[in-house]
Amino acid sequence: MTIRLFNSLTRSKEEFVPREPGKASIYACGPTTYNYFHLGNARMLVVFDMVRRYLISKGYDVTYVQNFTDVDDKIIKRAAEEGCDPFVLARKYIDEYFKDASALQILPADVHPKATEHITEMIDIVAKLEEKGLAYNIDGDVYFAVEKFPGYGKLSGRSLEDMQAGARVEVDEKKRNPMDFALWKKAKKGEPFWESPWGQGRPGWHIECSAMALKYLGPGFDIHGGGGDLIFPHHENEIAQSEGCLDGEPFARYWMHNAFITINQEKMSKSLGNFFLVRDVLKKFSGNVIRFYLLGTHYRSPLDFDDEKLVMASKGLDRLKNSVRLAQEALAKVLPDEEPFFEDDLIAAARLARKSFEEAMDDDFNSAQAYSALFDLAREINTYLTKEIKQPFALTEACNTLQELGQILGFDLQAEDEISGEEEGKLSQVMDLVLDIRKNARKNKDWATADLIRDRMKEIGIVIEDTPDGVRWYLK
RNA sequence: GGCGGCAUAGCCAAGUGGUAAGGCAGAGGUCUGCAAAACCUUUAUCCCCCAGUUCGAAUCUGGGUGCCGCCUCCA
Repeated sequence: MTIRLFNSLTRSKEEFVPREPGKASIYACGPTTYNYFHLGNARMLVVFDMVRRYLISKGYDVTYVQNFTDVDDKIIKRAAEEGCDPFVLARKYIDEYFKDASALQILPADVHPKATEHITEMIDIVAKLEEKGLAYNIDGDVYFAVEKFPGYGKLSGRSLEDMQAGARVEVDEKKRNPMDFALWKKAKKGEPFWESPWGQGRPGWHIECSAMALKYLGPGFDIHGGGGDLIFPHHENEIAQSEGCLDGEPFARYWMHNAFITINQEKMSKSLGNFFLVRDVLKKFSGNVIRFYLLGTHYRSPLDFDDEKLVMASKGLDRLKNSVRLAQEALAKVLPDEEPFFEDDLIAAARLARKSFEEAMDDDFNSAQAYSALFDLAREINTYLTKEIKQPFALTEACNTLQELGQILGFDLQAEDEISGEEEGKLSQVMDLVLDIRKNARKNKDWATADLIRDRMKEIGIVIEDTPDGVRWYLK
């Protein structure tokens, strides 16, 4: 089965044919590190992490590159406000990035290049563009001449005339064309700078991605991803710069852009100030839940945010996890059968789930639709568990399939198990005691005590459930 | 002004020509001391409105209405 994905460049779904068979190269525009990342950033990160995981699950040898913009106006400004060194500030938020990313089950990229570590490569590109007449230096500022690049506007679907007609930008008198953009910025007083052929300065924003993508993935790499607001000007400019110095080769083959998260139907953004930091949302909901919420909508559809949506996501995820837990509980009670297994409905259901899941994901990474395969399988497992005859083999197969498919989307469906080792042993002993006391209470029909124990334990995060076969407990 | 997107049940959300996935919530039932979990049944004669194309449209075309995004830093 081949993957079809929506290419922003052609505005249509295309079959994914990688540059090299069996391999996939992805470059994702990561965050500018001047703060903890917010839910909007999280959506982009989770979406491309999901794309990466799915490609890996399909057998591709994936190289995933995600940059950190660690020098730019906002970082400098923020550092000045806090009275610290911009590099120290950027470094701090890069470290913090990995904490939140890990909570959201976002795997580290194969390469996490930083802009400040690729100044030489950027200077090389700017120099080459200048040499080719696509860039010009004015008093230490180097601009890209958009008129000299015929394909300018092909990604965002607009012509230079359109853009100038609607330009709200304050025209920089130095530019030859108002749409020309900075490749290299002359250093201002107190700002960090590097030596260059044009004097002391720092790179423009767009050039870093060109330099790093070309360095680690080379021309014509497979997928370039990012948030939809990067289409213009950032990605448009990346294409211009990169292809401007590439002699006819394409920069990236497929462009993928995720839609935004909105708050009350309005875009969540740093400039509007209506953003939620992942760090804060994690205080109320687990990373797994946030991720489940984020992937519950197709990546190209807008996604509105409020706590209620996370509560819904949390309950849905619980359903999946309950199913895995119940299956494992049942498996623990029966001995593995030594009889040869036979085809039964559950085995068929597991196969069907895998197939439906793959069909959904092959179609432009439709994770929302893939969810239904997960839920369908969970129901099949649960129903199977109510039956008299249970094949351990079938149950194992179905449970493994459910967990495996969940894992492809980055969900850990294994029950929470934060306590380990020695402490777990102690907890078990305490629980044995507590449940023993409760059992006695129930025996004496002392429902008040029995219910009090159950309620209080639930508040602590330990769920107690009575079943016909006895009591069960688990951490939540 | 230019370019683009979206509108599906109480809520969330798939589906892009063949007669409405899935989740949450709700209702009834089974189980239970009660609960929880789970299971079974049930919940959109209809997909913003109006025309049109078609044997057939939520899905295509045209026209409305509403909402949103990009065109400036933003995932």
